Amino acid sequence: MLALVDCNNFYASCERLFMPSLNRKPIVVLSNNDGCVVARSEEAKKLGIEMGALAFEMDDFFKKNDVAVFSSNYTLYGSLSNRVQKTLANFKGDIEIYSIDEAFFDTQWYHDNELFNLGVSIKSTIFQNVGIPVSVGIAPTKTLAKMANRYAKKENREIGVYILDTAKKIRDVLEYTQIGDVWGIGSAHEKRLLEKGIKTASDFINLPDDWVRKNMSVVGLRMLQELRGIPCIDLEIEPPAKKGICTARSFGKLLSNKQDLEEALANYTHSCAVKLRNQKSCTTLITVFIQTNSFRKTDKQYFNSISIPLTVATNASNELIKYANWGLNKIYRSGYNFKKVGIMLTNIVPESQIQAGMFDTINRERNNNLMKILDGCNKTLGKDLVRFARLGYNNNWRLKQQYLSHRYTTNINEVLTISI
DNA sequence: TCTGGGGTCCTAGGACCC
DNA sequence: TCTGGGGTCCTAGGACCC
Repeated sequence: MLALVDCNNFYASCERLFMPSLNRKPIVVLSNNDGCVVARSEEAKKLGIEMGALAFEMDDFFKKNDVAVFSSNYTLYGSLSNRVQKTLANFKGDIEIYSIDEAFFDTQWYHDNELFNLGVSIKSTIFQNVGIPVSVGIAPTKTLAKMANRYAKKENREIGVYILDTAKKIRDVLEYTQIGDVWGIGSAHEKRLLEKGIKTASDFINLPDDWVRKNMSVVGLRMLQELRGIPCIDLEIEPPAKKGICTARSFGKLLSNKQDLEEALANYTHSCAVKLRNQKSCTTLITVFIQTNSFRKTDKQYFNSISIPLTVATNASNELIKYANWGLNKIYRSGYNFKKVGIMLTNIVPESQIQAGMFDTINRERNNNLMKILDGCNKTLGKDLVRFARLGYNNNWRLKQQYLSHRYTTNINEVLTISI
């Protein structure tokens, strides 16, 4: 059996943790640039606030209903996510970190009659140690564990643990779950299945295999098997190295000045390079792209991208920034209001397998040592202490984060203060 | 009129996830 | 004024090979 441990309204719960006055109050967390709603507390959901609702349209509603509004604070959420994972890791059994707020857990070390207590214990230990509420779903496959978890959240909230350990319980939950709420069914498949009269997961598992294969590919077929209780998706204990790394952000305001774009791109490139070095990989293909705001119909529109193949794979920030900047200069045009710049690193290879270039003029050993020292300093002395000049200080491209909370757990200047 | 057959590799696009 | 960001997997179709 597999357990899915999922944090309840994770971002909202993180914000609430350091502001207990917000207990039982509606909370929303906004996307980058405070654009739209990406997370809601239960109270906010009850007020009818939709996922993706535009923040500027909701302003009055938020004020009227005393809704606490936050900008996304990924430093805080990432840090609390780590604490949740560490607490879960203290239980005996393999873990797959599935996302910032979810993990699968292999329960093979526990007897069937211990599973309920296990679920309750996971839930209460995480709450005790970290303060984040979670729900636990336990079932024979990942897809069913997802479903069990959802059921625990919706229908069994007080306990927050649900186990699909009998054929009858599985049947009932399959009937309970609308087809669009099945893990792996997105809007496109939902539409097609509804047209065919398939309303619930229970309807779905009775479809013929070849129809599913034909219309939903092997992905659909796997889903079908998983829902029938046959595991097809393995637990991934070691996260595989990423095949592509991308950083792209909309700016806090529109920019037309090339220097601003260059500074933003240098920062995104450096951030990609750090991720690359963390997973001990190098890239051989850089793609840089820029775009205007396509929502502004009155603006002149421009989108362009350029791919730059490298003869020798690298993960050095300074080198990548140089190439990226060259690419940006190729595709930049003056006279446009730019909304976003981004960089993608693909054709990723392990650090240990790079091929030397015959005409390579870069002193790679020296550069690698420089990166090691830079990463080491930034890790021990705080993020971004040692910087490249190119990363700049103009910051015109920075995100709009009007409602940002403190980085309570990672920055000594922002820890919670209590007056007694 | 009629245009082989069987592979591989790459890319773009679509589907999905949180 | 305002519309998120970062990933994965699969398939079809074109290019290219002998």
